[in-house]
Amino acid sequence: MQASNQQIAKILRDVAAAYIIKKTGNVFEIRAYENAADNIEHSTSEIKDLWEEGKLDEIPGLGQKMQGYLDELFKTGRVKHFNDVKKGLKSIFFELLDVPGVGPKTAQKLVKSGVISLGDLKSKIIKGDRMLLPYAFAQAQRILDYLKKSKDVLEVHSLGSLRRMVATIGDLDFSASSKNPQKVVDYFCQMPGIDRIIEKGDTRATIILQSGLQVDILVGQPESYGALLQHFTGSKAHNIKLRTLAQANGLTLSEHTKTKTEEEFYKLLNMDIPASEIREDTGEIEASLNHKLPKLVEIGDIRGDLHLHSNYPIKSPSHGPGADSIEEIVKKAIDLGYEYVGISDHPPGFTSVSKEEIISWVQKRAKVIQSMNTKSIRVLNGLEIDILGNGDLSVPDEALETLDYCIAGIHSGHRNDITKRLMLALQNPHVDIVSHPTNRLLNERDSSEADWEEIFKYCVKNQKLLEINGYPNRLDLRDDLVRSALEYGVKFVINTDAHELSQMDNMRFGVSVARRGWGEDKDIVNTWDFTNFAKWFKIKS
DNA sequence: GCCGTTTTCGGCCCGACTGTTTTCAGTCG
Repeated sequence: MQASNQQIAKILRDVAAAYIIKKTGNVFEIRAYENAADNIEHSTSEIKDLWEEGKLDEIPGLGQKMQGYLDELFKTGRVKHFNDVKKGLKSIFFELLDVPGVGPKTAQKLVKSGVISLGDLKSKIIKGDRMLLPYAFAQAQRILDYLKKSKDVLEVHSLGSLRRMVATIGDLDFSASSKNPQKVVDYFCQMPGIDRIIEKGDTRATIILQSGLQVDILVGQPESYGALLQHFTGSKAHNIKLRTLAQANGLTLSEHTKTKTEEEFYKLLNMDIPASEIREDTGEIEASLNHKLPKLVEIGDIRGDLHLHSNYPIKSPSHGPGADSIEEIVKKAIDLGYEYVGISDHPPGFTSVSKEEIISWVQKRAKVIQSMNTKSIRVLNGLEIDILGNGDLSVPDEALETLDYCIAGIHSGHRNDITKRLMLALQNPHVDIVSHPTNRLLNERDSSEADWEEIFKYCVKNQKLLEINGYPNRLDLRDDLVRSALEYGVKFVINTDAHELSQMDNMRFGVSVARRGWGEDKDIVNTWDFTNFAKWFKIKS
């Protein structure tokens, strides 16, 4: 059977809800189902794939019994035990659980009263795409600007998944420090553009903007603002682990714990403070306790951008060219403080342009790029070429060997033979980098499936790089795959894939992906000074 | 039902807001 993580999570939550209504099973057993559902929903691997590979153990909260149920589910499409537990409950009961604010008890009450029709139910379920990270940033900035204008606000921050720099954001979370929390909540609820107020209390509120965006605020006193920041940054799993740990040490931690800073909060547990990007309960708590946190790469470490598209003239471009000239791109790179910058246009389409024409186009363009070099920046000659359906490249070797570096990427046939094609492309000695390796487009196209382990091993052995692409709807290689790749020793380059000058500022989002993958500067070749960088690419200086 | 540096038995995160059952259960993050 086909089953997404979300569908499986829903199946487990339904069982938990049935237990609650039938008053069978204890509260902790129910919590175990909900916990398993949470972990499955947040897993970056497909549970079905893990099951096929016998790796269900990788998901926390799945014990022997739960794994047995999932085994039955995938093999037969049903689980007898689940059906027994759910027996006697109407299907509308389970649909009602998807309505915000409706849990098992309320749903059962509504079913019994018989006043609910499926029609009004569906209209209450808000289900939109999640926001891309840069869009969420821009929205958050406007709200921050508004909140800062209140004289009652001492400090204000955007938290939640935005502060953790997750690739897509569901709602926006803010914290504020104030001596008069109630006044700040009132002020927040008067923000222009509000459609409705969902919840409003002494210290917190939830609103929906006319755009449909949900915004939460949590306000606290300055003396416990550190705990508030920590609490509302999450993730939920990270917080639960911390509080469980606190409990074992005879402490009770919450957003009210008297700590002015997050450092103080973590200090209570003798922990170093983990960067917000890695607070996902994937080992950062243990690393914090053992004082072994990674020193994550920072935006200031970046010394160049290698994936940039210019408007250099081209006959029959294979893909969309950039909007700005090479000269303008170089100037922007200097403004960004880069030591080197690489122009990587798409080559002419090989189906309509002869091999000889492609070679002479590459040669002519090389001279233009060469002429851009100045004392303040090194300008490099690259291309982003296609990996074709059979694994061949769209540009002949005679042209590739004249480049400083070559990026190869799949731009068609995103479902076919990915492993084989990537491996064939990597075997070409001129190919240095695989661009946007999984080819996902957020909210549009899922990651391609491939044998990443095989690809990672090959990259390490043969000095090949994977790209972390900072384009807003790519953020590819994904953070979780970055982390696994780093365990094999893979090196990366973080690029923006900018098609216009302003997109060169997206580097910070590429860096955040690397950080979420626990990447350090040593792992990212474009944090290296030009001497070391050039050595890797065998570029003559 | 899960899990392990006090434990293979005996625990399991914490607190705010809503609505109504005026003292708390249900839901959420």
